[in-house]
Amino acid sequence: MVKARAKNTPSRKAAVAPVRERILEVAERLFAEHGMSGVGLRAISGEAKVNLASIAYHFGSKDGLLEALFAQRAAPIAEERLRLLAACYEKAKKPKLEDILDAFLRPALVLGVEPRFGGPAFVKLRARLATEPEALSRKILAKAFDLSSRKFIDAIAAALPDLPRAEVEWRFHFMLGAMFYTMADSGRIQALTKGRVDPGDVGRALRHMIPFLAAGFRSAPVP
Amino acid sequence: MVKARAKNTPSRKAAVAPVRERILEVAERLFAEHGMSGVGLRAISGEAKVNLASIAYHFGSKDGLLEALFAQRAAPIAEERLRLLAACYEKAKKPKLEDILDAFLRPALVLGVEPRFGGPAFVKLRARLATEPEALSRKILAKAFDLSSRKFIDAIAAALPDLPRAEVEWRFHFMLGAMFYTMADSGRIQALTKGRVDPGDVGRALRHMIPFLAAGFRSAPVP
DNA sequence: TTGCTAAACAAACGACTGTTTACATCTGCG
DNA sequence: CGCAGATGTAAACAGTCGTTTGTTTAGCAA
Repeated sequence: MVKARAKNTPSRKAAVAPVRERILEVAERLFAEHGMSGVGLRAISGEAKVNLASIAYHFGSKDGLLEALFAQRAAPIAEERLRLLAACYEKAKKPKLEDILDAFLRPALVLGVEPRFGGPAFVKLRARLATEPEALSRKILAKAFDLSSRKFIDAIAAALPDLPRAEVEWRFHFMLGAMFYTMADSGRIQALTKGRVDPGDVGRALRHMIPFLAAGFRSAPVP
Repeated sequence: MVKARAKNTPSRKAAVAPVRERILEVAERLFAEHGMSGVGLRAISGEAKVNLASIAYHFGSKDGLLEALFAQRAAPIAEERLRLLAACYEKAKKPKLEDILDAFLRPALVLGVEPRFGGPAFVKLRARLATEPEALSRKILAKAFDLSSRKFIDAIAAALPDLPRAEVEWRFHFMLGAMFYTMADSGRIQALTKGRVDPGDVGRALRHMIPFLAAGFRSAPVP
């Protein structure tokens, strides 16, 4: 069982080494649950059954681990978003607002239940980082999602030609809030409703979220 | 200079001791900026110019410090909310939805700029805790805001008699998201709009937020 | 004055932090 | 084979963590 039949690019750490993946997987979950500073490297190395020094070896530092995590997980989301947005414009010259919002929100939410995008913990981690003022978090999120966010602001503005740009941007901000809070799945609304409302049910969440946001977007701008 | 002319209730820590306040003030700011686990008690005691052991003496533990912080800061918000809601019902038998939303959102946002409610850092701290899955955070938030939240869900449902209860609850959840994200002031929307949109401007934020949410609340329920 | 107690203090507790070092092991290529 | 480079590992690094300890100060009551 010669499993080490890997690494065809001798340059640097291009191997499929399961160690890397195992670290990323565990780190994703623990970071999401306890926050960056709430988890020690020993907890990660322990649970991933990996030597402590391996983390520094593969990722350089704890921050490097977070950056690598995002570099791997975030790109597919941003790409899927742009792909779905392009699909909107293929189907109609002026896509419906609801379809644009769907293209933006769906990739962010469904990857929690579609394992092909990675562990379901990433969506929580992202929501968590979104409310952190730490410089590193902001830099990472900006790098991963600025481009797709800008394109969607443009697309929404084009779908609502009578709405001032600033109004579109404010409402985009509110949409981000609703999205992140749904992603965070804080348990708050479950507690308030005895479990009747569950943000973890992403299909249902999207079905309620998109009409709600679309109505908000379409309302008259503030004077 | 006998400044220690305090403490008339010999029971327990009823003195006005500025130490307690200084600790709370600093902890509020540092917790908001770096998160619970991102700040050490030494950083707090150092910046508050207080002995390290004083924190344990006054608050029992680090968790106790957070609980004390919320016990002091959160109550005024919840009370102000209910006060404003009651004022709505005094002015009109069936208050406008916008007024209800204003009564809910305004106390949460303005206390960042009205020092009578405490330091402006508390609003960020609250937003941060809202996305944390830690059991302690959830317990603290629930204890502080469950009652007022339920009352507002009822009030919104009464203002929108045609909307199914579950739909109201979903939309309340989305409102919480928009509110918390505005409170967190993550800098994301500023970066995306070159500073044109600034959630830190709470007056403007409310002016854009309430019509947006009201339109969402009033839209037809999902089939 | 003598107790009593809240408050403040320095110092230390053991455990844990991220990172680095030095050394072992394994791999594929010349 | 032999050696270079990638990978894995144990141990130690210098700090920081939250908490506890024992002691001292200060003000009030009897």
